[in-house]
Amino acid sequence: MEKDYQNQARIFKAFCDETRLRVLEMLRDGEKCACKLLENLDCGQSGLSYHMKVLLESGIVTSRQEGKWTYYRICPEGAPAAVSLVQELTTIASDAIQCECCES
Amino acid sequence: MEKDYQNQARIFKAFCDETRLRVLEMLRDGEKCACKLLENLDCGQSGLSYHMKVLLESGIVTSRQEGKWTYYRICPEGAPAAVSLVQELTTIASDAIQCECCES
DNA sequence: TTGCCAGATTGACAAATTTTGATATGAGGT
DNA sequence: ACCTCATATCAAAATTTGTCAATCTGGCAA
Repeated sequence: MEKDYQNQARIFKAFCDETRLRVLEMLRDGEKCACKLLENLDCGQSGLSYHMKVLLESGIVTSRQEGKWTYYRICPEGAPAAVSLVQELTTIASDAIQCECCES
Repeated sequence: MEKDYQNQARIFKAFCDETRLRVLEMLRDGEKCACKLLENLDCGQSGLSYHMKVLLESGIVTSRQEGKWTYYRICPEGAPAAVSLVQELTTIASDAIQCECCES
């Protein structure tokens, strides 16, 4: 079973850009449509669209169409999954041992 | 109080690259020296050095010198801090409301 | 159908990140 | 002091990301 590093990396890309962090901050207050997000950001329409795509691909955010509007919100499944993943990635194994490769 | 988005982003850069994810995976099993890490990676010595710097700057990893060797391990303070941060960044506010900007 | 509006997509460019190879630094050992 | 080994640093090239402007698409209403 090969680990899918690219896939894990994709999740965290969500948090690696100022615009996306600002979007997440806004979405914490509830679902927002693209135009509302755009109002409070310093980027163009296509720029927002690009960042929302990255957020969707990370699984941290989901979207929903309503007529010609798109509403975004923090994904109730993806977000906790990301939390567990960082936890997993940074938890030291209980049977962790010292590196013994460079004895003098 | 301006949010330090760049600082938050720097933390998650640690998880956005395959080589760094591999390193973290190895460090979960305990402290390792650079040469040991290098053995199991597909990158050059200077490349590893670069990635370790990114990991150190994220606060997820710390290092220690011993003679001419450098030992790396998951940082017992930084790692849980990252977990809390993702949690914080993705938790929907209790008083979250629907976006009311696009009523038809 | 036509026209308009919200967003998505595309392509060109700029900026940031990653890789690579060469060189520098600094700890030991002789 | 000199040599060697482990790792860091630097600079150039390669790759990836992000931005911007223009264009496309799909929903709605007239």
